[in-house]
Amino acid sequence: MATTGIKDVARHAGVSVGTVSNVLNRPDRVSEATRSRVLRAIDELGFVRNDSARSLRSGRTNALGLIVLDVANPFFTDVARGVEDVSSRRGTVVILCNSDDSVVKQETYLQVLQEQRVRGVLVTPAHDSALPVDALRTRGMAVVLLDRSGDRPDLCSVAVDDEAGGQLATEHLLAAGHDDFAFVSGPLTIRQCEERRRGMRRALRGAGLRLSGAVRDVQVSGMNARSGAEAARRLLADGKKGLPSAVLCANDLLAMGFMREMLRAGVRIPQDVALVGYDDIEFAAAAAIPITSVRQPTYQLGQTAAELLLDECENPEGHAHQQVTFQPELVVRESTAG
Amino acid sequence: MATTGIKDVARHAGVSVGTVSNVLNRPDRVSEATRSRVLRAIDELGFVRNDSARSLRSGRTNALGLIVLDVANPFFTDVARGVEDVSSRRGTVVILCNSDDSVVKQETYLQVLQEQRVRGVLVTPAHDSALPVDALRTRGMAVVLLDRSGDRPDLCSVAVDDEAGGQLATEHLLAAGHDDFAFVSGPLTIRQCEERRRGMRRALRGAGLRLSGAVRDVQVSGMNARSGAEAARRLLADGKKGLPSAVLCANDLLAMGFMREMLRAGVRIPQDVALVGYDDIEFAAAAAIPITSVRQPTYQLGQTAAELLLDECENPEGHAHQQVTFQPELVVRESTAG
DNA sequence: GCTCCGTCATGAAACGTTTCACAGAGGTTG
DNA sequence: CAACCTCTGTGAAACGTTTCATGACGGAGC
Repeated sequence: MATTGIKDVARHAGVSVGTVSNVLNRPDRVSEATRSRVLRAIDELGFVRNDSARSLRSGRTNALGLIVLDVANPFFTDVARGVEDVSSRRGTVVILCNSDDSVVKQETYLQVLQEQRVRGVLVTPAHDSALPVDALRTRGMAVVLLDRSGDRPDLCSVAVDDEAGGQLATEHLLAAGHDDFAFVSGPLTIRQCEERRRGMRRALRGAGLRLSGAVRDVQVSGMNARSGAEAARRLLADGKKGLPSAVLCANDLLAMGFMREMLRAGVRIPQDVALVGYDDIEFAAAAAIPITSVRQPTYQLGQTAAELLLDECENPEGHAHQQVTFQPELVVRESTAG
Repeated sequence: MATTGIKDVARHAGVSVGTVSNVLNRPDRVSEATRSRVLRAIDELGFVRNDSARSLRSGRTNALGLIVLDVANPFFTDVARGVEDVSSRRGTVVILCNSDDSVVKQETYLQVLQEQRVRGVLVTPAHDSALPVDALRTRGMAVVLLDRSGDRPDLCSVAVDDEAGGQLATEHLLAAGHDDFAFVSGPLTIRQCEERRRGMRRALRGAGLRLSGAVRDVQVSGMNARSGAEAARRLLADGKKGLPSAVLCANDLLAMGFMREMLRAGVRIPQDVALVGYDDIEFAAAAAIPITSVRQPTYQLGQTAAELLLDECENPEGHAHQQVTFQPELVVRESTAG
C-alpha cells in the first residue's frame, strides 16, 4: 500500500520536496504562486502528513501522556477532559493511561510513553511510588505531577488544597452554631482523608473548641455509599452521646449513603443533623436532600497541568517550575440549610 | 541531545545493528550468547526504542484512536476504560479524543489520527454525520462504530439494544400489575430516547393495552435531574388524569430529579408511583429510594469494540465484519418493590 | 557594467529503525 | 570429498520527513 508522500506531491506540483515541506512548515518562505500550486496538489492527491517520519526527523512528537489512577473515577474524568481540551487547542494529542494505582502498571506505561517519545507526561503517582523523574528528564520528557502538592521543588505540580476544604466546610457549620461534630471517612492512610480531617480540626481549634469533646471520628473501610450507611448505623447505635449535630463526610458517596440511612431511621436532615459532603459530584445536587459539598476545580486542574507541561516543553530553558495549589469552594445546599 | 540508539547498543555489545534489531523483534533468530550480551548492553546504556522510527520503517504504529462525544459522561468513561484495558493488554496505546458531538471537531481529530497513522479508530459518530469511512480505509485504518447499531454491513459496530431495554423495563412494570404509564424523556431526536420509548410501546402493545389510553409522554428539554424534576411537576399539575402508577425515565438523572420532586410533594415511591430509570449509574443505587434501572454492559462494550478493531488490524483479509448488539439487563430495586 | 542583496527554490544528508539478500561456519549426506 | 543444508550474523537499503548549505534570478546602488 504505497501511501502518497511528500514526493508525489512535489512531482505532481512540479516542485522539489523541500518546497513542499516549506509550504507545510514555513508557508511564508514560499511565494504565493507556488504555495497555492502545492496546496492544490496536496488536495488533489489527498496527501496526509506522516507524523512518524516528521517526529523522527524533527526529534519531537505531537503527543503527551496522561497517567491517572482510573478514568472511571469522576474526579479524573474531569481532569482528563481539561487536559484534552488544552492539548487539542495546542495541536497535541493525549495518550490515556490507567495505572489502577499499581506501581507495575505505572512503570510499564512510563516505558511505553518513552518509546513513543511523548513530549511530556502528566502523572498521578501510584501509591507513594518514587517516579523516576530524572530518568525521564534525561530522555527529554517533561513531567508534571497531578493531584499531589509540591513536595518537590524541581517539578511542576498541580493539586487542590484538601486541608483548606475541610476547614471551609467546618467553618460553615460552625457559623451555623454547631458544636458537636463527626468526621466520616475511609482509612486515614488515604492522603485526602487525612488532610480533610486535619482541616476540620484546625477550624475547630480556631473556634476555640476542645477537639476531644467537639468531634468524633467515624472511620469505615470504603469511600462509597455502602460505607456511608455503615457509618450512619454506627452513630445511631452509639446511644450514649446521642447524634452529633453536624457531620462532614470525606466524600459525597459516603455522604449519600449516610443520608439515606439516617432518613430511613427517621432522622431529619438538616434539622436533626446537618451534613456536608466533599467533591461536589453531580449527584450531590440530585440527592433526596441536596447535599452541601466542597467543590474542587477538577477541570481547571487538568487544564493548568497541561498548560504547565506544554510550557515546559516549549521553553525548557526559561521555564520556572511551579507548584500550583487550587482552593476548593463550598457549595451550600439544603443539607445544611437549617 | 543524542539519545542512545540501536547503533550505540550494537557497538557496545560488539555486534551489528541488524543483530540488535533481531534481538528486539525475533529473539529466536539469535543465539543465546549474543542475545544476552545485547540485552546487557541495552540495560547498561538505558536504551529505549524509538517508536517513531520503528513505525516509519515498519509501516504500522502501536496506537489506536478513540473518539467519543464526551469522556465526562459516565457512559463513555466506562467504555473508554474497556478500550484501554484491552489495548494495553495487546501492547497498543489509546489516543483519546472528545468530539463534543461536533462534526468539525470530529473531522479535525480524524485528520490528526490519520497523521498519526493509528492502526484504527473507534468512533461514536457525532450527530448523524456520515463518517468518511472509505477514505480512512484507503489509508489503511480500520474503523469500528461505537454505540451505533449496524446500519452498515461493511463495518464492525458495537451497541446496546435500547429498544429491548425499554421493553424489559416495561414488562417488569406490567408484571407488577401496572396499567397506567408515563415515559419521561428528553427530545425524541436523541436516538436513545426514541428507541427506549419504542421498546416501551412494544411491550404495552404486547400486553394488549391500547397505547392511547395506557401511556403518556412527558417530554422535557434536558436529560438531567433538573429536567426530571420539571417532568414531575408537570405530571403533578396534570390534575385531570391523576398520576400514572408507573413511570419510566429515559435515564437515571431524569429519574433522580423526578423522584426528588415527587417525594417533596408527598407522593410515595413505589406505593403511589413506581419508578424505573435507565443506565444504572452508580448513584441509582445510592438514591434516597434506590432506583430500579436498566443496566448496560458499557465496559464490555468498550472491550469488545477494541477487540474487533485489533482483530481487523491484525488480519485484514480474514476479518468478517460483525455488528454486535448487547442486551441490557434490569436491576430491580426499591423504587419498584411495591 | 559591476557588485551586493534579498527572495525563492533546490537537492542531498540526516533521523533511528526494520528488512532483506547474502556470507561464513559447521554439520550432514551421498 | 563435493554438494548441500541450517544456524547466526552482517551491512546496506529503505521508510517519509525536515533541515541546511547552496544556487539562480532580478533589482538596487554606485
